[in-house]
Amino acid sequence: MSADSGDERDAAARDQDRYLPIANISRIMKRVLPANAKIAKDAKETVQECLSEFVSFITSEASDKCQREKRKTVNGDDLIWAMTTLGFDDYIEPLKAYLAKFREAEKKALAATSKARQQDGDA
Amino acid sequence: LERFWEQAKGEVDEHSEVLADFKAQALPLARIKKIMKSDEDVRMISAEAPVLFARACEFFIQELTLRSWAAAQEYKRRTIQRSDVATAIARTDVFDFLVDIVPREEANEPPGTDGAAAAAQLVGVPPPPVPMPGGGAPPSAPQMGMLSPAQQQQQQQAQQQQAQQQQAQDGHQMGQQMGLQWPPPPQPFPPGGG
DNA sequence: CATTATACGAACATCACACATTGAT
DNA sequence: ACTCCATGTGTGATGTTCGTATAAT
Repeated sequence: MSADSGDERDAAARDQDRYLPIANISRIMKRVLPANAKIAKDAKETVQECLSEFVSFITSEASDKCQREKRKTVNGDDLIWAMTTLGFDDYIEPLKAYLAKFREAEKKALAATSKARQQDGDA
Repeated sequence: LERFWEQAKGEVDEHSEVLADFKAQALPLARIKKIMKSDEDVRMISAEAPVLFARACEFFIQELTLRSWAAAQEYKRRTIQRSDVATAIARTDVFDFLVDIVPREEANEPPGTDGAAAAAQLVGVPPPPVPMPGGGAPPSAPQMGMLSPAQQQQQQQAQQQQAQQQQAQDGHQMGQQMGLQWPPPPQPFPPGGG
């Protein structure tokens, strides 16, 4: 039917601003592949585009939840809830642990800087 | 005064390193935030959201990559093509939201061959609907009904084992599961932390 | 055709400040 | 429901990192 099959993806390559760096994505991909595996450029770009769609997909669902609950800030729990709702149950467990650890580390870091400031003023 | 800073830094340093590992080999948080803000309804985003998303994106990439790799191997290719990603998306129901980006027609899957179904089962995917309208075989789709499921499984398992060994060598993050099933990394947090 | 190595420039992370948001009262 | 305080987030400027473009393998 048409001879323009394959040119449509160039449109995607225009706004690289809406995508995550393809070098990082390629690195993450290779991390789970055997050393002798190769990845075509088309495949990388496809994953790149899918990834942005994934982020938007989850974010939209999380945002809806926030609107229902009259909150204006999308937080990590909203994202986890959205991912559960949309079927990414397998991600949830590690992400919960990751989030918990992050909050803990941030709290400690904040407390540490607070102490440092106290000492700074004290000295 | 600087002594205090150095001492304080001793404490802070640990946490700083831990926090630094968050973004160490991760995706840029600023751009994740941008993409999130592309939704007009999203006004405020907590700082933890992009951090969490960065991790989730890694999982997503890894799952999509492994499933694509499985698809590529069915054709005895060592290079993942776009069609392989399309195939992985078509076979995985949680990726249905991607059909707008990668239409099912781009997936290369010979109808009438249960090799794909076998591979899907091996991957641990429940029987995907895969309506597969009369898409027709893509140009780069060679004859591939000749492989018995057993052979495919053997090859895939061999590759998986290699992959596992690679993982074990390359990094100590996740070399145990990674069978191609989708066990998210047991590593709940940055290495060295804890 | 994909990977690797290299240089440059854009983009990322960080900080400070003002004030909106959150949750308890 | 309303207010109040503390926490946390958006914005803009700045230094530094690191991803992109290019050529060679």
